Amino acid sequence: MPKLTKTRFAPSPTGIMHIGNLRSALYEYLIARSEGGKFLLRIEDTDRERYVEGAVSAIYRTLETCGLFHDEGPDIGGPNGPYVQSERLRFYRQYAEELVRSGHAYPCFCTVERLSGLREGEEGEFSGYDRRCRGIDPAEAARRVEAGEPHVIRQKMPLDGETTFTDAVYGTITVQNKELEDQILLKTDGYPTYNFANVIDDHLMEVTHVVRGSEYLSSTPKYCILYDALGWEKPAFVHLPLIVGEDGKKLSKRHGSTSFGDLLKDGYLPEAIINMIAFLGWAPGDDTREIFSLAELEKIFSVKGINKAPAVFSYSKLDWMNEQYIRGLSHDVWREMIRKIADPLFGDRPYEADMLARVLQPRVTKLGDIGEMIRFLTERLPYDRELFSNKRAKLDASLALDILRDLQPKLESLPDWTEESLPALLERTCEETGRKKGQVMGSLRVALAAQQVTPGGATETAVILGRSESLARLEKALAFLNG
RNA sequence: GGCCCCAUGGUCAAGUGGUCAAGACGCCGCCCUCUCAAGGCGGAAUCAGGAGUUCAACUCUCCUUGGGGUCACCA
Repeated sequence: MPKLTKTRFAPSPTGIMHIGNLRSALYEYLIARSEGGKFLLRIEDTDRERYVEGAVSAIYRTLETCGLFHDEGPDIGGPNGPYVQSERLRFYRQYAEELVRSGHAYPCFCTVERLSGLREGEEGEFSGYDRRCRGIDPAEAARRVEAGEPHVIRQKMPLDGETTFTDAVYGTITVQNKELEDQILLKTDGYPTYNFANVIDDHLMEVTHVVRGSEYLSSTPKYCILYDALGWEKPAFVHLPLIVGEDGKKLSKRHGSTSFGDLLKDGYLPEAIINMIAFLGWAPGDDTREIFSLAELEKIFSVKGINKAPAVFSYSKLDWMNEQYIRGLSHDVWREMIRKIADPLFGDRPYEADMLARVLQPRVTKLGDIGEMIRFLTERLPYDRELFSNKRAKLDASLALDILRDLQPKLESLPDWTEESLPALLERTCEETGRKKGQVMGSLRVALAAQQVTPGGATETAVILGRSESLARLEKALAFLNG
């Protein structure tokens, strides 16, 4: 009777969603889905000082954009709510009191001033709280608490022995109990610390797999002791390798440029971002493919494929992934994306969106690049004689002038301006004049674009611009070359 | 610094005692080609070092080195 797998994403609303957060959410989601289990969302808002307005809605928005739908959460409810920690204070207080009663925790009356002094005093040697209040007689402590003296509740760690737990990724880990600090469970303001709220909620919400970044690996023994003190069964621990930046340092909110929102703004598709981070620290093993939809990942994901070493986030790989997704878009969807970006740039001037989309699809890396890529279409750039020279085609400005002079009347009298008629005319011209395609097509392309490198060729450019703008540009090019 | 974790090309990685050590990104070259892409083909590039164990180590053990994480009334 294996228990139904249940994972949770438990972000704190203290800032933007960065890649590390999203990766945790993704793996938590995938572990649940791959085992037919549940995925829940819990908001950990126990830090009232770092709370950021709007952070919660950003969390919802991000999960939805990525398709990581949860089965339980503050917005949709569930059997083990509430799903916001600030609404669960009574639970934390209840269990904290129980722990004090059973001798696994104690009130501490030390001031923050004393604690910071403690930290400065014993450099390196003794780390953490010196356990001064641990020795206070319980009855005496209870009296002081009763009298309203400010205090926190601390966990009473075993002074000797060792604690061992098994992580699904990192294996068996053992630490000496004397290394463990008497950590704070309940703060002076009555709010729990993450360390405490997590254990309580994961148990109460029946979370079976605690999935989180490996930065929590070293505090996991403390949680284990807490589970034991409460007499609760421990969940499976799945610690994820960190995602680090090019500098090898943990990717954090401070890195700034690595938030999900920023990547979207740059023009990366959510699907590509998801695919990318799925492969940071995980690989399918038996499949060399790397492009997987979320639905496919749900089927093949396995904790067995999770690596231990930190993974460097590579933008060039993300670029490639994004290109793959863009190329895989249906023409209609892609054309509408292009429209949204190009319409405002072209303004009143007409353009052939269909052709523009076709030309751009194999060339765009990220949506944010498009504006610059099509600037030569949305505005007329100045000419330069050098633009017309091409060594390979044996083309130079004066030859281009001859070619364009010959082409102008032919183009003007072309009955229709299409992707069939234009190349037909140009090829005919090549045959008649004995000139190479590179010379004829190249000349026209540069005349229309006023730019040496363009996405698409002469006919594509002409079609996108339309007859009137194309002929106007040709006129300008001739005037320039003549002058 | 104490404690914990990690270590295959520049990056992501497959591998689990016997392989010519997959694949992908990036890079280089060739083909295609009106430019640039896309596409096709090919190439360079990796088991951090040292001791063991073994007939045999990328695979197991230990040490060294390197990297990371953590030591808050933050999560």
